[in-house]
Amino acid sequence: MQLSYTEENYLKALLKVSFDSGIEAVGTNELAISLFVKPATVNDMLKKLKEKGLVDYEKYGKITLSAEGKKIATYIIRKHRLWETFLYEKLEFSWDEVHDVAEQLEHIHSQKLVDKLDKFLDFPEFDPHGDPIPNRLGELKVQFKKTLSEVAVGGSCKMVAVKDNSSSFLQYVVQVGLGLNNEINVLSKQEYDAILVIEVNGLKSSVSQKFADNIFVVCHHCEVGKICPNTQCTFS
Amino acid sequence: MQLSYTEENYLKALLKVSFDSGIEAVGTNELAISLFVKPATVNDMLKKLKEKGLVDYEKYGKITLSAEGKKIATYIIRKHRLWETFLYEKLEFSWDEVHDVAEQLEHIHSQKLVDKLDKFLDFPEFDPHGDPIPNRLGELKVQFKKTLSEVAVGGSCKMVAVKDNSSSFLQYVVQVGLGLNNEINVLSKQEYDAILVIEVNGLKSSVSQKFADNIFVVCHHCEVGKICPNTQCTFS
DNA sequence: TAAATAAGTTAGGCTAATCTAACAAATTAA
DNA sequence: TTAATTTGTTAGATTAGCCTAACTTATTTA
Repeated sequence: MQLSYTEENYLKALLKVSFDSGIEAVGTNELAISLFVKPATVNDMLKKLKEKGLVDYEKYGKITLSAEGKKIATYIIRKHRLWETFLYEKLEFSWDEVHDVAEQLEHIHSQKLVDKLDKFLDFPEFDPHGDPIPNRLGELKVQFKKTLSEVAVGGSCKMVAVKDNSSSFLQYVVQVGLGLNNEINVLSKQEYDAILVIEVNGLKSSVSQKFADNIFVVCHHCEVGKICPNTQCTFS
Repeated sequence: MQLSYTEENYLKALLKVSFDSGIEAVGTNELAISLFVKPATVNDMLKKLKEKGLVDYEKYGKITLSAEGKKIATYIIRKHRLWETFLYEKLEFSWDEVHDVAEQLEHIHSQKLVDKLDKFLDFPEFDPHGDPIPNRLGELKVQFKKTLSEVAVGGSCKMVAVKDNSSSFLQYVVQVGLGLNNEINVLSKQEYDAILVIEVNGLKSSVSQKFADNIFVVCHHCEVGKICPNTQCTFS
């Protein structure tokens, strides 16, 4: 099925919104906000996508991706993350520059291109932001991660991904001396506004709750795709 | 100026048609055929492109690109040929597969991406079909080439490019044992239908006039960008 | 040079993706 | 449990890019 640029973006947004919220069913308004269009526009498109069997949706009900819709959305995510990896690894883009260009590249239609690119990059499992890259079959490595704001005071952890891919956030992360796989010690937390003092490579910084919500971390015992053996670990 | 996919294609087609015909001024019908749309559609778009100052055009007159239009069209050609080179050199696409994917990739908007890609490929001057790649300034290496059908019987030459980039033609070229920079001896030519017998690496083949029209060659004395010192050479 | 043919234009219509404004249903809160 | 608020839908309009059919201008040829 050859979808338009726009249709692909709706499917991708649906997957992204449900993933971010942790709830599979998505509302019209929510989707409209995510796509920077009006709810009426989403409504029109929903009819078309339902017609094509890509979403499950009844009037005034919640929206979910069909199996086929999810497969396509996952494939677009795969392309996006492969391109990000290419830009970062091969073309020396910085991690805050890759997202916008990948937003365009993800819509190139060529199965062969995707497979060849995957091979060229040596079948990477994670992109420059720490997000898992679905393989040819749509499977991806799951990490049992939590956000920095969930880490207890006095605890330490390792940053494995970022939630927000915007360049402004990523530049801020770099400014704090933080990068993928860096150790973070949580020194203190303000009761009133949840401001955290963290230490990275000996550098202390104060960061907001919002910042901490967008940093994904694992404890030192966690392993990718496995239940953590550390009984202290709150991941599951 | 941010142009749509379609507007970019019109500018590119304009440059291509005028280049292929050797005449700068292009007609509405000609352009319509090249873009696989109807003349009426071209007419609408021409008004828009004129409005934007990208073409020079008066009612019932011929169409030419403005300086700005030509600059943009050249930039799209640059992107197309860089991507073809990438696909061929880095991702192991065959030369008959690169064109269609590059048709999509040429519309990605990112100056940085183009410059980085150029550097990654070590600033190539020719693409996999032997066509020159415009540099950052829009300059390109000019070759004084002619077509295989212009070579005299008994003469020999070197293939430097193909005119037709379609996969069906390119597969045929490979089948005849021919590739870029191969030597060709023209053994005989049929008076009646201009069928040529050629020899490539010891392999003899009969090819049509149409085939020979789509193969670009140089004589052994020709050098890129220079007037050929061989007085027998008919290039100029 | 007048008729035939080719090339180019205009008018009006279609679809995809968007919008605004008005309305309807569902949810939340008083 | 009714009223207020939020969420979702419909109707009608707009723009880009395309079409067909009818027309006009330019060019070719008898």
